[in-house]
Amino acid sequence: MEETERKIIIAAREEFIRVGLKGARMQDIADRAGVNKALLHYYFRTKEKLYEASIREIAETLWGTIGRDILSFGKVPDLQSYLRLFVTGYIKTMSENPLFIRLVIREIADGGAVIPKLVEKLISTIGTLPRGIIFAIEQEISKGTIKNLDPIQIFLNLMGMCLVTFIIQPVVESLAGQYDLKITFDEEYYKKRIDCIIETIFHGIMIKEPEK
Amino acid sequence: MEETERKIIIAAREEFIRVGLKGARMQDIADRAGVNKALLHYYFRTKEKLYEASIREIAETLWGTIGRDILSFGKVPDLQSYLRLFVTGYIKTMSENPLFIRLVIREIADGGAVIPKLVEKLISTIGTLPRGIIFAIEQEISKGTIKNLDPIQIFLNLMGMCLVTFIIQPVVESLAGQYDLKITFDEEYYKKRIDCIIETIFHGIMIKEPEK
DNA sequence: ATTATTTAACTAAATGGTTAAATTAAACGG
DNA sequence: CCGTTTAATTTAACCATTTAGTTAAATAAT
Repeated sequence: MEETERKIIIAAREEFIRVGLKGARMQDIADRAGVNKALLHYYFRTKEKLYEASIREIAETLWGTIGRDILSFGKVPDLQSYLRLFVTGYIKTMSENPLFIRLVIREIADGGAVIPKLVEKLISTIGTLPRGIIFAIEQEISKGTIKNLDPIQIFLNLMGMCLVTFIIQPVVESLAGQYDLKITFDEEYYKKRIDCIIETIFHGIMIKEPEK
Repeated sequence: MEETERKIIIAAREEFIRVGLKGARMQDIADRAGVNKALLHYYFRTKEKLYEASIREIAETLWGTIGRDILSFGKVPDLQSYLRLFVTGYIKTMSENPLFIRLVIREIADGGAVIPKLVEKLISTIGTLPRGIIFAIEQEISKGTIKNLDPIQIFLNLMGMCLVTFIIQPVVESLAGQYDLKITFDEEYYKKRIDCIIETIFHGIMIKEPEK
């Protein structure tokens, strides 16, 4: 049945996120799906096939949100709103699906055999966005409004500041007790984070003329 | 013998980096060390103990370089050199040990059970550095030379831009063929990267007064 | 009657860990 | 320098467990 297949994929997704491909047990996935183990093999012949299916699932959810946000914007905006759009979409999606990051970075750590699949999906949803951003940067450079920095480097900086928000989270949480760090990862925090990233990208931390 | 133990740890380190804790096979580690499997258990009772030992190994190498660079600097410099020191040390160490990042991020993905050990080692080598940076930032803020941003956020941005340099590398390499990206990860690239990070952190990408 | 699902037992392979005896190398005392 | 003791290392067989995947028959749902 269509619904059963879906239940399995969801359960698989959760398990794969939790413990990775190698760590996941078919039996556990079956249990979680409330279904028999034999059925897993009936629908998806092997563990790897099931994994790929759940990766596609994840990619869709993950890029879907950000993709919709961006497409709904319509015409190409100026660089500043462009970047804000990207950062907001990114942070929003990730914070709404706090576990996805695990799977993604685990994949990267494993050499990224599945990465092309993720990227392929990414291209097909937000496709032109990175190119668009880079193009917009190039234009601003030639207009002389921003510095002559490598657009790819700027894009890296942007990605990095977004990514680290979530990568560092497990570390921070695992250390929160010992070293007196008081960070709560709530909506307000993410809003502040978005603003700080945008501000840093455009103007850095220095004050040009002492304000007032 | 001392030397054999060392051979084992090196082999273990390589295997764990390559395929992670769960992925590694004791037999493979033994083979790689040119030693019998029984000997692995003779020196390090279990796989987990061997893993921990090799993690300590890694932490030492990883933080050692950056630690030395910073300690050799002596007295607390101004914020700008402070940050340059940090970024340079970080990028240099990571680029010299391009595989370490895999293990670190895999650990993070797994929930970071070993992270505290890594951090503990980190604290004992570069210990006061993050605190020092944050303190320096606070001072500059109260002096009015930099904006009133959360020092932790600034530190995150810094970390993020450094981290992403290496995290994204496997992805870029796995895509280099398909999408016409021409990036070579050589010394020159890393130098450029360091400058770009520092520049971004302090001044962002905007030009204040149109240059000339 | 056909399709979906369960049951439960089974296979085959992989793997961490153990063990006891044999072998080699190192240390040491005379 | 030799013989003895001690420690390091190998060999290879073995155990117990886990786990992906299979299978065939029974049962429920459509």
